[in-house]
Amino acid sequence: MATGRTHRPATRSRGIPEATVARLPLYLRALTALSERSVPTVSSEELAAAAGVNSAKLRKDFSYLGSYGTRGVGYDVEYLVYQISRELGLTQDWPVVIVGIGNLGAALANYGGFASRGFRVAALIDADPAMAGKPVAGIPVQHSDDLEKIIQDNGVSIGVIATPAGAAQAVCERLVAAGVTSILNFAPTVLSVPEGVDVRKVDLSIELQILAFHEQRKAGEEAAAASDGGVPAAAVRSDSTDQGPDGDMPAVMPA
Amino acid sequence: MATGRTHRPATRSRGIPEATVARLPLYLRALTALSERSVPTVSSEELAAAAGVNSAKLRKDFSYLGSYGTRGVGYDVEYLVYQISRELGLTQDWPVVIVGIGNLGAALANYGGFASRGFRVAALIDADPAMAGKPVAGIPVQHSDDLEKIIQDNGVSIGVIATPAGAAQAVCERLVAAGVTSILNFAPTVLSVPEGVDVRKVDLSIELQILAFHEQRKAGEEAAAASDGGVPAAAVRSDSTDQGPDGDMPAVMPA
DNA sequence: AAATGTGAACTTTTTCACAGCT
DNA sequence: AGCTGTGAAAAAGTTCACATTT
Repeated sequence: MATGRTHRPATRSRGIPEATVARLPLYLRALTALSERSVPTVSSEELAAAAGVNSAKLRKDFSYLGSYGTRGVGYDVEYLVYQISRELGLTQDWPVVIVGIGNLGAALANYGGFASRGFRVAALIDADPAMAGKPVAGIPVQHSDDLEKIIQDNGVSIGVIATPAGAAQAVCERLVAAGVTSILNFAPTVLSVPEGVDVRKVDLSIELQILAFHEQRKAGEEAAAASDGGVPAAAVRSDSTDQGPDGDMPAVMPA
Repeated sequence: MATGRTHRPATRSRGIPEATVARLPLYLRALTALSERSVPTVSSEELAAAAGVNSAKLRKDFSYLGSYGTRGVGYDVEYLVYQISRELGLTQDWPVVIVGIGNLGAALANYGGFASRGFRVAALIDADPAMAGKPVAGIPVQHSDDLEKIIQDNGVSIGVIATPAGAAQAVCERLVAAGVTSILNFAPTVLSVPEGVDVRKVDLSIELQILAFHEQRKAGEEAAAASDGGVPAAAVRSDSTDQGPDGDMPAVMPA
């Protein structure tokens, strides 16, 4: 694929920093878009803009992969797509199972970007017997009784949990026992897993709460000058949030 | 504690670190569970375990909020729930709109944890005229022509984008123009927004790619000697995976 | 002239370890 | 005796700025 070969990456020794790994998919997406438009090369500046990061960071990130750019020119798009894909392990096909085919599970099963980049939905699993056999996104739902067999038959190592919170830990344990070593958890609960198993969590409600925090802070900033007897406005800066209700606690606390 | 009249916490001045803010919802969830079981107090050790972090980190995090614990005892569950809720701005009710009522949008609308903690789905918006009026999760879908009016009438400042990638930027711009200042983006695209607008991104495919990276690394560890065509394998990474309690994942912070 | 790759400086986050309350 | 709260140390991540290469 692409470029003919450069000499070896020299020193890639130490592992790639986690923060960098987390950004590689971002770069890959931007590069894929460029590739589709047949753009042959791109500078760190342009690519960084497309990915929403700054160019120094991008160059530093790429430096952990090797020297894949050309000074004075930029990066060969196709070549970089390949290198990042390989680094992320996307040159192979990962069979994935989704457990819990409710609203969310169905949405995930239908999610296009899924299949497009290295992932294949190998099976949909649900505990509801009524769901069994029903096709979702063209794939028949299977009953969770067969979970272990499904995992093993398909050589699945990545599982997606989209069950209610109450079922998540049990599902997790069965997945792990059956051989899954990476889990993407959409259930709003902390999973405990044995050493060697990776878990990533996706949690709508947490994201909203983080937004609310910042939203609140914005609101407090404008109103900063209003009222508030007592504390001098000396350094009201970002401090605004805690000032208000602090003086006298609502009766919420028990004791 | 709870002193009637504390002299100001002295130095809480500086803003709360972003990494800490991102963990507060986690603590809050664990605390809420304890509260439901009527557990009166909890130690940093116990709470940290429930939240999946280590206790030093938790204590440091709480220290940014103030001194809400009791030495030798631990933290009063109800009191902490209140303090964290207040800090996150969850003592008020945030009206939210969801734009793009496909599979994912519907899943989000049906998501229970939504309403439970400070958020209220004020409206569902979709560009498909055929959807208009159809109830999803008990809420009638409205057409996107009325987006601006809906935002303004409901005083919405937080918007959730669950449209296809191609529509996301345009929707984003309309939301912002109408007054939204925080956006949770599920579309696999980088949104550009004016200063002062917060965007958080939730991206399934990115999460999976990060898992694939680690999965690949695990596999490579055992079979250390496979050659891949094209690019010579200089130093096969032997770097064993990070360990630690539970990676958080910052950034992606997801759904 | 243009743009990468990278030491070095700086910032943020995590972890340690223990003094100080209850 | 137990557990918080926090300085100080360590680690991770980001940004700067420029020598180097094409």
